[in-house]
Order: sequence, then structure tokens, then C-alpha cells
Amino acid sequence: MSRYDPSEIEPKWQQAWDEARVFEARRDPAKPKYYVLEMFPYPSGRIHMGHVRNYTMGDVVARTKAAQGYSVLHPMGWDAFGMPAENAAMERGGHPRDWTEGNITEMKAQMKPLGLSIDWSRELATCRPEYYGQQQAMFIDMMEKGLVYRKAAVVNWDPVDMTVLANEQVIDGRGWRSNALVERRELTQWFFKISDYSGELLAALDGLKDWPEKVRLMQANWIGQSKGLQFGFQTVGAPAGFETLEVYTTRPDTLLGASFAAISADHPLAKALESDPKVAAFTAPCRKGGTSALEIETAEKIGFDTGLRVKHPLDPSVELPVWIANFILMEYGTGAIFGCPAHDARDFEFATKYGLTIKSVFVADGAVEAPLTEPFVPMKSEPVQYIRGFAGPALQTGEAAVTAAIAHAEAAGFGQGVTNYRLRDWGISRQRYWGCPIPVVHCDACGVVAEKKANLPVELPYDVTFDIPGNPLDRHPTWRNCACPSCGAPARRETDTMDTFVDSSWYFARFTAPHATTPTVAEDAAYWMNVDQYIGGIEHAILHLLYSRFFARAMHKTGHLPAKAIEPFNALFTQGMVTHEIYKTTDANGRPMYHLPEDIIRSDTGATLADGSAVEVIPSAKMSKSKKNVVDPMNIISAFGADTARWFVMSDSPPERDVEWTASGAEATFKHLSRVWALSVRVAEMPLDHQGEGDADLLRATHRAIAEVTAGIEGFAFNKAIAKLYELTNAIGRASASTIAMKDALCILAQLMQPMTPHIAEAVWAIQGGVGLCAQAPWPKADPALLEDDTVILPIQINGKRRAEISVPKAMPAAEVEKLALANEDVVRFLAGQPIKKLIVVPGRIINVVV
RNA sequence: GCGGGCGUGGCGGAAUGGUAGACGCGACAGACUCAAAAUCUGUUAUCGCAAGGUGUGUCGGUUCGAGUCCGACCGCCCGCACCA
Repeated sequence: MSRYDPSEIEPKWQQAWDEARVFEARRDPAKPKYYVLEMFPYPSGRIHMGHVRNYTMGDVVARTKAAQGYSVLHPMGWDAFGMPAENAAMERGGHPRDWTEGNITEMKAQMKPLGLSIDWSRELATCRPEYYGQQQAMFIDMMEKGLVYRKAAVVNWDPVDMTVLANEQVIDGRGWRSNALVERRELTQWFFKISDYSGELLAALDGLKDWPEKVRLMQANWIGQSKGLQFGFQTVGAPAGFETLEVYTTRPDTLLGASFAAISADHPLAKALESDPKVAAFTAPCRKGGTSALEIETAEKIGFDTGLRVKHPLDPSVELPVWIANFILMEYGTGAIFGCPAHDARDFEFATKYGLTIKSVFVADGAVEAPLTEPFVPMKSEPVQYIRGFAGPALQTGEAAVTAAIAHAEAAGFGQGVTNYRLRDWGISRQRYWGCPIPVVHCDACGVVAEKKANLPVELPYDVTFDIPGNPLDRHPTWRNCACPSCGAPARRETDTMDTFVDSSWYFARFTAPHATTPTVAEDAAYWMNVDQYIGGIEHAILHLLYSRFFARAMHKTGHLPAKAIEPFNALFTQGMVTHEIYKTTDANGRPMYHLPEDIIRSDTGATLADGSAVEVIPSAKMSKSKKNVVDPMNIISAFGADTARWFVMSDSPPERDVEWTASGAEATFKHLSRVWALSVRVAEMPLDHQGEGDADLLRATHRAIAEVTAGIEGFAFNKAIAKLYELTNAIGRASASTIAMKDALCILAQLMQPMTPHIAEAVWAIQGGVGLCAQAPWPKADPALLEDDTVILPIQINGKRRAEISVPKAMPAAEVEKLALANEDVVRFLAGQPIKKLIVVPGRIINVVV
């Protein structure tokens, strides 16, 4: 018979699955359902090893669950809107839609050979009107429920590209494409009211038991709940309308340490004072300042004394100066604070710079008040001695003092306890063409009006150009000009499109009814939701997952998802990256040059190019085009087949950790699969009536493998499942059992391999006479009676050190085991007659003798 | 600064508080071969001829028994960060 030839068997079995429509998800009320989803890709045009790893993991789960009798939904789609398509159009001409659709075709053609158990009949792309039209319908529903609003917001404006930039697109204060100095502009933008759900999104994290703790913590930190006091200062000398100045603090217990009040440059009071040119001269640059993290971090604290005063709420005879300061954020709290330099690092720095009073409120327990050279900011849980407290006992924790101070303020009537969140509303406006149009119309008479649902989708016009900067929708008169949905008068379409995070915030729900003429269909959503297992990269730990959790709630509120789906992902798994060594040389000018792995000749001492010149080997890092440390999955598939690629990315490393791709590892995987093949051929050629030795042992090994591989897959320990498959293969290879027993073992091996390496599994299954498709065979069950050996080898420790071992029947009573152990000659020798203080027998595990 | 994670052979990694190093890579040895490749068999934490000793970042603790639990420290990685 033939050698292992994946190029022959892989297409053959893929065709067999297609013809039998094995992977089509069907709503089957008789079966439990299982929805497994991998984060859908951006259609860049090429798949990479990270995709292979991500989708193989999902496929292993999907195939295992299907074999276990679940009705499985395992779909795939395309996160197809976004800037790369526009950039390609600007750089190379062409149209974003053609570029994107071409990439989808290409990538799908690359994914097909992987043999993933995907229901391609449910394929969707967010850039298609069938999808984004339903998104527009939901946007309108959300408007009606008060979840959408417009407000002026400060954005990063690139004056050359004439567009808004995300923070991450601003590099050192300049646009990442244009290199132009980025301005902060105030534009009217569309927002989703995610902040309505701050508390709920935080509280519900506790229920996400099958999410990584790390992700839940990151989300909790992002939402950023804080409890504090909001109160009004009486102002002195402020313009009309500013008789009180509202401030927010999480440390109301330090109120008697207040030495100033400070407001944001964006605060209404600051704006009211701007008629004074000196004020304007201060606030203008504050507002212009970049918003990148680096700039904020390195920005020096500067302030401007307005000359206004506020009265201390606990002692109106004390007046504090009001400053405008660059480190106060308008977006958080009330945009105004009181400064307590003694117990806040920022206030301390500010007060030191401008010579403001620094007055301690508390000192460490047992200490006395002394001038401070640095702020004293102990943990809130630490008890401290209050010397200027006004509520609660003198010695108390910060926490207790804050609670007491809030109670005091509420009783005295000058403030109230307030819970604040760091989470801001989600600004979704993008001044871009290649996104979902926001389905509203601006009418001179009616104002901002939602488009009629009957007119959806508001389709992107195809006839646009990208030769001049700015949003092509803005300069497309026939698209932009329209009739007001309310009064019918001439009006203008909104030209902003939605953030692409909107597209990815509900695709998981759309997969349950991908071609419906409503966003979802109640019966389908009820049957398939929630996603039982979601798999993707940790880079989406915060935004995508938080937005999706918000969107699921919004979809419930607007009647598009059942209540059970407000937390749409029951279990989340974040997989590690595929990494590779980097090969570097230096050119004549001293510049680094990187080389593709296939151009390298690797030896155990180092690496060279084909011409023999030495290459520096840099330790493994994420595959990236710029470092050229990439391995194209297509090359691996053509050299070794999809099963090798799939097996390799699942072996070696635990799935949550990075896995290093190595040529030797890929070859070794191929060799192993070849051995499985050869073994299968050898057994197929054995006479059917051949009797052998050790059928029972082989059966035992097989059932142990069933138990261990199943546990490995179910526990997301694919590397361990694969280790057990190596063991089973080796056990079958060494066995000289009867033909029937060998065939049975190989059929089980095929079934257990099927989730990882489905093609060779089908081939082995077929050769050994398995019935039907391996992919449709019920998952094997381990017989508990076959999992344990009759005899066990018990190590004997003396004082915790292993000194001997005995082999005993598993069921032997502890008293007899003791006797046997103490009679063991090694034990007798080591004991040398010393009296035994204690004897511990852990049945089936270990014996420890203490002397 | 705040929050979190991780430190085990040459390498990736195993190990419900119970024989540390499963499985794989690499390396070494042998078989086959004129030879090489491929394949197969075996060895492979470390010191020691052996008996035996030592070993899971460091130091301490709990325990009959610690890679695993607790405390302190060192190192690396990740997330957030002027959030009042």
C-alpha cells in the first residue's frame, strides 16, 4: 500500500464531508446544542499561523462536541470594514469593496484546505448590506430606547488626511499616515450609552465563571468603579451662574487638608473666564495638547490661579484659591477637584510647584505631625491616626473614614455619596467611507431624524474616489442629498460611519440566523445562544468583549436577543501566539536586514544563509512581516499537509501560552503522522484471523487513552491530549495483539485523533473498516473497569525519601500493604532496626515510614 | 504608581499535597547501507566507578511528605495609568 500522502487524502475527505453536509448546523430540539466560535478574522488576504492555531482549537472543540452528540454551530465570517481597505485604495487605487471581497475569496480558499468543520452556509461579511442593513435597523431601535445620542466631543483630528484618528493612530503627536501634527478638535459625534450599564457590566463579571480571571480583572479595571463624595463649594467672585462649584473626591476624609480647588481647562467655568486673555492664553494650549498616553505621562503639571475663591464647606471662614490645572480631566467626575497635597501625589507636586499650603490630615499610627517632604498616601485599608478628622474615631482606616465622612456630609447637607465610573460612553462616529453608514438624516425643519426602516439598508455608494483627502461620503451629492424621512423636504444624510467595533459586537448573534431579514430570529437565537465556547486573542480582552457584552444587553432591550443572552459568551478562552526565531544580518550601512525562515540553513551551532554567511539568531517572537519571521501556512500545507500544521500548533505548548514554530517540530509531526499511517497499513495487511499476545493490555491502554485524551480536550489541555495520543500510538506499535484487537485500537486512535487531524483519521478509520465517516462516529467511552491496573507499584518513602517500591494487588488492605512494605529488604536495610514512629499508607499511592 | 501572571533538563513542556522531568524536540550510541538520507532500537537532570548524594529562581515556614500551600525577596512578562 501507499505512503502517507496528505495531498491525496486531504482533498478526498474534505469532499466527502461536503457531500454528506456533515458540518451544517441544524436546529435539532432532540439534541443539546453547542455553539463554538472563534473570533472572526479581518480579511487581510492571507491567513497566518495564528489563524491556524485559533481555528484549529475551535475545530477540536467543535468536532469533539459533535461526536459527543451535540448539535454544533461552528460558523465563520469576516470582520470586513475598516481602514486597511481605504488605505489600499489610496495607495494602489481600486475600490475598498473590491479589495475586501477579493481578500475574502482568497482567504477562504486558504482556509478550506485546513479541513475545518465550519458551516460555510452561514458565512457572513460585515461589509455586505445584508449584514450592515440589520445593524442599521438595530441602531434605529437603540435610538428609540435612548441608547444613542449625539454630543460634542474632543477628537484627534488629522488636518492632512482630514479625518479623526484613534488614539493608537497618533504617534508622538502626529498622524500615523500623514505625519501631520494632530489637532484636538471638538466635533459632534454619535455615542452609545454604555455608561448606563457601567455598574451592571461590572457586577455581572462575577458570573462569568468560565472566563479567564485576567480578562475579568482587566474589564473591572477598565470600568473603574469608585465611590466618593460630590459636594458644592460656595464660590467668591465667580461669574453669574457659577455660585457653586461641584467637585468629586474619593477621599472626603481629607477635606480639612484642602489647600486649593482646581478645574479642568475644559470646565465651563474656565471657559466663562476666557474673556480674560490671560486665561485664554493658558487654557488654549492645554486643550491642544496631544492625547497620547506618552504625552499625558510626561506633561508637567501646570496651573493658573484664577483669583477666584471658594469657601471651605466645613469652615466658611476659610477660603481656598481656584486654579485651572492641566491635569484635571473634564470627562471624569465633575471636572473639578479640591486639592489635598498632603495625601495625593499629584496635588503634592502641584502645591510644591506653586507654593500652596501642605497640611496633614492624618499621620501613621504612633507618629507625630511633621513637615512632609513627600505625600503620605497609605493604603486605604491601613489604620492611621487622624489629626484633622471630622467624622469617625481618630484611629481608623481610610475606608472607614471615607464612609464616615460621606455620612457626615450627607447629614450636614453639603454633599452626597456618588459612585463614579472611569468607563466613558462609546463614541462610534468615524469620518470614514468604509464602514456601516449611520442611518440618520439631518433635516433643517425636523432636525436629526432616523431613516425609515423601509429604506434600509442605507447602502454605501460604490462610485467614490480616494484621490483627495477626507470622507468621500461628504462630497457625494447624490448620496448625501436625500428626502427627510419625517417631512419629505430635502435633507442631508449623516456621513459618519460606525466604528468597526460595532460590527463585531453582534456577529455572534447574527450567526444564529445569518440571512434573516431581521437582525435575529427569535427561535434561532433562543436555540443557539449563548456562545458556549468563545476563542480568541487576549488583545480583545477589553474593548471587543466589553462592547459585545453591552450590545447583547442593548439587543435584549430592543427585543433582538432573549434575556439569557445578555452575557453572550458562556466560556472564553484566550489563546497564545505562534512565534518564531528571527534571523538577522547587517547590511553594508549597518542597517539590520531580516531573512525568511526558508532562506536559512539552521544547525545546532547557529544559522547561515545559502551562501554560508553567518546569521544572528534572535529568540522567538510573534510572527511579523517586518521581522520576516513568518511561516506561511500554505507552504506548510503543501509540504506536509493540513493535519501536520494542525497537530503541530496544538502540541508542545499549552494553548493559552505562545507556541514556537520550528521546522524540526513540523517535520517531526509529519514523521509521526507517517508512522501512524504505516502502522495502519501494516495492520490492514495482517491476516484477519491472526491471533496474538496481549489483547487485554492493548485494550487497557486504549481505554486509558480515551479517558485521558477526552479529559485533555475538555480541559483545553490539547498538548496533553496529544502526548497521550503519542503514547497510544507507541503502545499499538509495540503490541503484537490479534488483528481484531489491533484494528479496534486503531479505530479508537483514529477517533481520538479526529478532532486534531481529521483527514488522516478518516483514512485510518476507513482502512480499518470503521463504519461511515469517522467525523460522524459517536465519541468513544472509556470503560472504568479497564482504566485501573490490577496491581500497582507503590513507592516506599522513609522520612519522605523514596527508598524502595513494592508491587501489590490494587485491592490489598492497608494492613497487609504495611506488612509487605516493612518486610521489604531495602526498607529493612534503611531502617537498620530504628523504631518506627509513624506509618502512612495512602492507598494506591505511596507508603511513608517515619523513624 | 496600581492591578495581574510566570520562574521545572540543552529546548517546548508533564506532575488531584504523594516515585519531579510524562510526551515531544534536540543530542548521543547502535542496527540497516559501499556511503549518506530515510527508517528502526536504545540512552539522555546532575555529581559519583559504585553505594549514594544533589536538584523545580532565592531564603524561611506549614506538613509524615512541598514544584504544588503560606510569608519575604529576586528576576521576567502582561494590562491600566494625572480617574481626584
